[in-house]
Amino acid sequence: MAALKPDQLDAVARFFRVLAEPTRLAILQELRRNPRTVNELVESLGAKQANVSKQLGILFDAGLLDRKRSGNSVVYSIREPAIFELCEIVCGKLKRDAEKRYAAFAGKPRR
Amino acid sequence: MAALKPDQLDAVARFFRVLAEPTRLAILQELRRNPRTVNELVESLGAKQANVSKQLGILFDAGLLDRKRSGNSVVYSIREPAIFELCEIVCGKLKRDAEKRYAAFAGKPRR
DNA sequence: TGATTGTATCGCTGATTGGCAATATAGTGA
DNA sequence: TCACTATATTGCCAATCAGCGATACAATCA
Repeated sequence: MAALKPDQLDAVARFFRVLAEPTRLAILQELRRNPRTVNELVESLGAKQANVSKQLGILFDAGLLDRKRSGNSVVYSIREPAIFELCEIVCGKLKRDAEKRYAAFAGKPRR
Repeated sequence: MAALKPDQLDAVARFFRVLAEPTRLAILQELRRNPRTVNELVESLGAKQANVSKQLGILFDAGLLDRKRSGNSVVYSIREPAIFELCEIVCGKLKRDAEKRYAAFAGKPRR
């Protein structure tokens, strides 16, 4: 891949920042199972409505979610399933690191 | 993939945050081409030494870089090439989004 | 030893932002 | 119209953090 210019690096960084927040990741994870209304997310996450709404807005603005009104409610759903590839890669790395630390500490029970 | 628990979401978010910074991305991009000393990075990035050193520390602590002394200098190199997969995925999405916005604005020259 | 170069750390500041309570807006039904 | 529910927005506070100058630490050489 060609070298990214400063503006592009900014855009990539801004995108990663969207994913750099536990509440937003929890929302994505929940929506991965099923589309949800704001209230359903508020309940299942145990977070405040204002905050869930704010974080949903950030995820939506980043182009990660779809949104549609359903009567009185608003239903959010995943627009970009590719983001979960990102999470898989990161989880894989974190897991490997954890195993490595454990092996070094406990004397390599190794896998 | 199984649902991640709050602690795991925290860890993933913390990892993404490391990538959510243009200077750090620039460093990774530079190191992808070749291992570099701190001073070489300072020159090629046009950033202050203190800041480059700080950001290198953050990348190193995240397990993304290797570090070795070479005489008076310290040479950093990529430890986890997998991170570039992440960047590719993000770049791909940003590019698609940009194309979509352009098509909608200019009347679908399409692709 | 002291001088020089390369790197890391410290203290600070300004900017960003997650979370909150309060309030505004939107849709539904009476 | 009014009451009710669902969602979004606003103003605020505390925490985080990139970037900076100054300085400490480390390695080399004279």
